[in-house]
Amino acid sequence: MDYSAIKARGSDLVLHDIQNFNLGNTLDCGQSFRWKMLAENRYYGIAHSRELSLSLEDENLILHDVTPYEFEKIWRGYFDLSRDYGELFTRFRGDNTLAHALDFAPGIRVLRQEPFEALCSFIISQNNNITRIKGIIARLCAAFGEHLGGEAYAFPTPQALAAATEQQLRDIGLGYRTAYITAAAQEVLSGKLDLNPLYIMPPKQAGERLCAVHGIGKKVAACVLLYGFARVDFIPEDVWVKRIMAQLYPAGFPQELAPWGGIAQQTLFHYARNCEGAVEKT
DNA sequence: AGCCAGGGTCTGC
DNA sequence: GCAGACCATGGC
Repeated sequence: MDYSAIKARGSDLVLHDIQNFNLGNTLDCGQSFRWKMLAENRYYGIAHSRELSLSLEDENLILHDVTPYEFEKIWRGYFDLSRDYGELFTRFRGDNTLAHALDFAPGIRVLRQEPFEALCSFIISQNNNITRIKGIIARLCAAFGEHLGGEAYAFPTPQALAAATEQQLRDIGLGYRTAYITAAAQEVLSGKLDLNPLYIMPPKQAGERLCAVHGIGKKVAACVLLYGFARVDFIPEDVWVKRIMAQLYPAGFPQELAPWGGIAQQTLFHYARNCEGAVEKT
């Protein structure tokens, strides 16, 4: 386990001596689009229809206004806290490139997001940039998500998105992805696309099932399986990961790390995008 | 101003 | 199977 003890402190929960968890790198590395930095090492976001603000003080991770029940029910899983990242990062460091990447961007965990949110988010992500993706998703939630109080909205349900008109979705800025979102929401709502089996379906079959959805190709399918279903052996190959593979792994990605390729990819993606000279943009 | 963005579809070879 | 046009939009 990566943390020694969970204690209540007033209405907060404190995870003492948390290791291998860099809040900023994890919440702002292109895997989730719903988190905002309030200050250094202090973030606010929404997942599973719950608001959460959390902060890192010294070696302690503090979840504000969270009950132990909610922690066990939602956040332990969401932040993948039951996985031993210490052991995993040690394993990664056996690879020279990953050792450099981890030095540059330590503590990136792969979040376990809700399947339908991941499905929609990464349809929206295609041929798009992260800043604009965040804006579109924020507007989508405000327009169609459950109101949680204040300016907080849950990610919309399949019902809500399937019922949205084309013009409403276009006004949000979805552009040509409008039809893709509508189709995906309708498929999930009708049961034509059953998400639950994707947790356990064989890899090839799971990828093919998602690729059968209009607007989903191999890259988006891998993102949905990795971020929405914790299928950490999937490596989404966008332009950055293609550069990484071509330039840093000409002989192929290490076979022994393949079972955690999706987690390794997240560190490498952040490294390639943010470390000057890590990869060439040609 | 023009290129690019965590791509996919469709058409034509 | 692969190449290229095309897709909406706005960040930078």
